[in-house]
Amino acid sequence: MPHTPNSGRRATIHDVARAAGVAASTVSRAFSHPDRLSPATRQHVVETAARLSYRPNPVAQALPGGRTRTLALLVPDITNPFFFGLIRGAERRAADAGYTLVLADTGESASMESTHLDRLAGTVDGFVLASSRLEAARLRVIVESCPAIAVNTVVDGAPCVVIDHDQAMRQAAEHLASLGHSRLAYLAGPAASWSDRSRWRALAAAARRLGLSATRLGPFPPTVVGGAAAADAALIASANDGVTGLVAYNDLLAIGALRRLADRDIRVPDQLSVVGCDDIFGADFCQPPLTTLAADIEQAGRAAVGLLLAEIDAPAPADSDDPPAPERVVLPCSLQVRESTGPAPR
Amino acid sequence: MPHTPNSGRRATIHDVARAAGVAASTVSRAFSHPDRLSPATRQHVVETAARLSYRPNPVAQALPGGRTRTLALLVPDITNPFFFGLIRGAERRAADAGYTLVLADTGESASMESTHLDRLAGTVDGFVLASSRLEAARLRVIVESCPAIAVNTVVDGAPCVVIDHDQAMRQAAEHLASLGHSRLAYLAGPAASWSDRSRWRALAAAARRLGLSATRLGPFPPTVVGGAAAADAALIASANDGVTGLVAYNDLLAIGALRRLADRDIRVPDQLSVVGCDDIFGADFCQPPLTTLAADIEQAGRAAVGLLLAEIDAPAPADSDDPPAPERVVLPCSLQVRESTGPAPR
DNA sequence: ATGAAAGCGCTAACAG
DNA sequence: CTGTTAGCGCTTTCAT
Repeated sequence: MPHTPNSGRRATIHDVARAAGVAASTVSRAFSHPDRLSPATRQHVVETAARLSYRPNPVAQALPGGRTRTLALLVPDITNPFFFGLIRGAERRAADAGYTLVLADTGESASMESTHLDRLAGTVDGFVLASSRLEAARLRVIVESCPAIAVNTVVDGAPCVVIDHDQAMRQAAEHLASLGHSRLAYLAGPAASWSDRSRWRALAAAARRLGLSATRLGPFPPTVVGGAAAADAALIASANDGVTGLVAYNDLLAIGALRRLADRDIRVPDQLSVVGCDDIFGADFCQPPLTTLAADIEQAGRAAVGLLLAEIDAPAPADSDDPPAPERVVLPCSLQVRESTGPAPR
Repeated sequence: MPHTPNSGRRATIHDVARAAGVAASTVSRAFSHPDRLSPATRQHVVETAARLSYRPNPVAQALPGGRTRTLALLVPDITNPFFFGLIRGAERRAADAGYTLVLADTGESASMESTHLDRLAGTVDGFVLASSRLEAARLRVIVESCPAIAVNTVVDGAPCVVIDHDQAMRQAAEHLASLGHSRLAYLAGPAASWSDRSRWRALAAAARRLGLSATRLGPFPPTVVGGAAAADAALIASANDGVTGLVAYNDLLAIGALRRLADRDIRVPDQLSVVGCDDIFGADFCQPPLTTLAADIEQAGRAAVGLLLAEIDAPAPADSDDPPAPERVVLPCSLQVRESTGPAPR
């Protein structure tokens, strides 16, 4: 006994069609192409649908067109407050466009990132890869084979959104230089991270221009506990090489270092100045409040989803005839001065 | 020209079937019911599939069975660090079971929560509703009409996971009483929140048993900025009624209050003691470090998804004949003593 | 402007 | 064991 209506299940397009005395395709059009229907029938269908509280089945809609209206956001560590804003911005932008956002935590590992990519490939229309731990070559392949936008990673020839580390690190270096610091150390984060390489390069360049020395310590896990080891390493560098200014890969590391320094009775900023990166939740109320590099990361999330939607809707660039310059969104980032930096000790 | 193979598109089950010289259903079985196939053909099919790098299309798989293997997690505020652990736990548990997790931010609003619920209803197999802002009646209807598990909200007759506020608040009250505090104030959070009502009720009861007074201030937005107003209200209560001990709805509020009190040169804990709730990121390094009520929220996320999966796989309780006692997971919660509490001023 | 019919890719009886 | 045959709910030509 097929087609038993009203049997508790959700109304389908056929139930509506029967109730309204029209064809299923007409019901379909009433929703997806309202203009191709006479106002009369359209209204009739819509009313009938409402009466049966009909809701199109998204899965069935996705099958013919191959579009699920779902996007995936991959982050290395959901627990890092840095990603909150990113997640929220991406989610909002996606929701505004009628898309659903799937969130995946890759646990700072390239292999877990690959696994998620594979698992979700058939389910989502595109990816936002935040701070990817994938190597550049692999990333390029992915970005070429499916709609994907990288955040905080530059991918040649593909749109992406990045934070302007050069600008930011220059500000940090100038700030420290103006306070009389001449020997800097960078507390490095994950080697696989583009941000880490980019920040270090930018800091080193800025330091050189200002005639400061800069050495690289680490890498350390980009977490609060990683900060303890980083602080100890910094203390050695301070004793041996006269380092007085620290710039950390991120705020988690900086906050962890601050705590370790306090535990070891090192006064910040009197003996050592420290600059963080990201301006995460907590950076303004740790002890002392952290001087850090701040960007509007929520906007990064919005921008990434925006680029992704554009790529999805764009007619795939069949010919290399008209290579539309891949958009690269560069977000400004600036120094937020608080109390973890001060005049260099003499 | 239908069925053109190898034309760039992903291989389908039919491509594999043709290449392997078997029926499509055999290919299907090779993956979903390997035991119903002769080892020989199974291996042959699997190899052919691998050669064509065939991957079953999850959308197509979902259509016949109506199962998408996707779950949704709704939270009032992604930005609240309290939810990090919840999100991560839920995501992990879901991934372990081969499910995908969709995250939605409801912006602390019941209507946005409803909207998301509607939008996702056809797409996911079930919901985890964290700290729902929906009213009890509406929540009950939802929980009855589709697989859904509430976290931090009790729903009569349905499984849910909650934190043991009674135990926690008793510990907080005893701690404060032992330090000589006799007048307490509760800094309330959102009125629509079950947690808020539950925490206040538990605190009031515990205070009564110990012979302390407890008054309720607020409600305040459960955010750091909300904490400023809360602190001011507390100051009035302190001056007028001799309140010396504060218990906040959550750590965000408590941290905000701490900052406001510092700005107004009120010494914590010398003049006022404050207890938070949740033990979020930052509670251990704010100034002074916050005494707070801590639960393993990541486990709450895992438990919620676990219950949800059980409900999804369970044969719907058609008859009320055998009403399986709905499981209620109650997570222990205990006081984490730090430096924001101390002896009552005399 | 509307209806009929052919799938989208996969699963699940039902035969053999 | 394996092939055949229907769909799952919706979209989309192609006719009319």
